Amino acid sequence: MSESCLIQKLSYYVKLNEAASKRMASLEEKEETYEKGVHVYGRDDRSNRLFVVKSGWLYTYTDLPDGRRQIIRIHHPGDIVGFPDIAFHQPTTELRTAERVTLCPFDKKALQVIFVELPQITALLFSLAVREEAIFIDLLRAMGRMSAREKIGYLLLDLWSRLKITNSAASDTFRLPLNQSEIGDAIGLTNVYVSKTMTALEEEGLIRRVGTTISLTRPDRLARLVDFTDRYVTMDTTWFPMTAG
Amino acid sequence: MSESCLIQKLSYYVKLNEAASKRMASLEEKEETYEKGVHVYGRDDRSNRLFVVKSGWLYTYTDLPDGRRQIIRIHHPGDIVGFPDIAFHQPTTELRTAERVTLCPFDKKALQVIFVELPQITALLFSLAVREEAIFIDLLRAMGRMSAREKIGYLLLDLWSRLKITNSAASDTFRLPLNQSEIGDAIGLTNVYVSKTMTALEEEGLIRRVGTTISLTRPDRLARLVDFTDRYVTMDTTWFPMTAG
DNA sequence: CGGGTCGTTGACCGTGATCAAGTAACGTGG
DNA sequence: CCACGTTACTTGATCACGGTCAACGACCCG
Repeated sequence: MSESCLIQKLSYYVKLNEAASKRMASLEEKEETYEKGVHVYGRDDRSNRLFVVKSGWLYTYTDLPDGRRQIIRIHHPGDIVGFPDIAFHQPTTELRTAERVTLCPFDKKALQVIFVELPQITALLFSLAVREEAIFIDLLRAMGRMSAREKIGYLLLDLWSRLKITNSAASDTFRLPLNQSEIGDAIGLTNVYVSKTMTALEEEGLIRRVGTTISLTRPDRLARLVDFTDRYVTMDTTWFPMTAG
Repeated sequence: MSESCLIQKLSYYVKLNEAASKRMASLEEKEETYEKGVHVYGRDDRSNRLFVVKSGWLYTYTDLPDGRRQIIRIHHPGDIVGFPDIAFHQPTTELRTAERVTLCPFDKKALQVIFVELPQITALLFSLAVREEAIFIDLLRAMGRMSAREKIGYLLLDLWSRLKITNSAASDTFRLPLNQSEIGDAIGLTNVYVSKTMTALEEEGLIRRVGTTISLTRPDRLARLVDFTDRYVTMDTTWFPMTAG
């Protein structure tokens, strides 16, 4: 039997004993699959579940009344989706697939069990949640104070450094299953200007594009350009409570 | 003896029994006071404490290498400052006072105690942390997709709805101890354009300014303009674990 | 072949940045 | 009490980054 998504994700950071693993596995629901470009959940739902992404890309976004759209976060396999919503009765954003996706949902109430029985997992989930916050801070900085060129560089570096963790093969090339409208919505540009800027970046030799894949030919130069900090490689787990048993 | 800052803050949301209160109080350190416009902590510090704001405004920010600045979040009395940093070994942002400020610090390690002994407080802190995330999402939307006029409207509404909670007197007027450069850095504009935009908003009759105080004369119209959702009034606490004892 | 999506390119335009000068308020020291 | 420096806000002239609109081509799939 294949391991639970969530356990797999968490044991990347801390060692789980068997009792904890069993308990965690019991909280997870049956996995669900969605096609490309479909709505998963949104502001109208009352469900309030969290999802672990098993495969595929998806993203959360919000619309303004007049149709302007802001993509908030792009989610990859291994990510936990939905933290920002658990403080409220309803989701605050829309969740949509960028391609075919498999998700492992679990109910918000499962956290209750974790908080009472598994302090170490609690600390880990807490850290994962606040790390997301730090990542939003970096994004905010890019959105507020960077040029189009820098914004695109930032987005690519962010995606790249996340994918590096799971695809440990340290390739500079990755698949980017987003169209230019989606890229623009993620960093506050129009699809037209995304096209122009990416073409310019390619002519400068900073990136290379082949179909839907992209290569960062000078990741170091790009990183210097946008003053990039990788938030994914390290996490401070030293203060976590020890496992009971 | 005056009550602990943290307990005061938390008991707004859940009822603490005496044992829990005592335990919490023991985690807090001695309060500290800082003058206007001074640095409290930043990326060079290793300390990694959290702060409850007792009085005064302050803000977290990051700089780009060339001097551009982004104010990330403005903190008011009652706020807990520092969540985004606890996942890392060092702070990710700089913390600076906007005026004279009193803070109640406590060490990140205190969370360990809470996670093990006080599941209900754990759930509450978790919710407060992820609510911050939701607020960043709203801000991101404003930064990415709104005009200068809308951005300023959004900022004012956000500040106003936060102040309404503690100053329960439902006044439309509040003190804004930030200069226009700081306002601009908070929403991605220059001080010059902040000036022009606020003058325009005033001429439209949406706001009124007297010295350092500001009045939202048409909060409803402003809220419609920016499609504003108040994230501060409600929080879902129904799923919290019951208090032990 | 036809329609749809997506990326590209060009012409034009507007929002907000930049630069600079001027004013008001305030504190400090002679 | 005035001279002076500092900080903050305002206003105007000019500029440029990125938006808007539109046309076109590549590709895919039916």
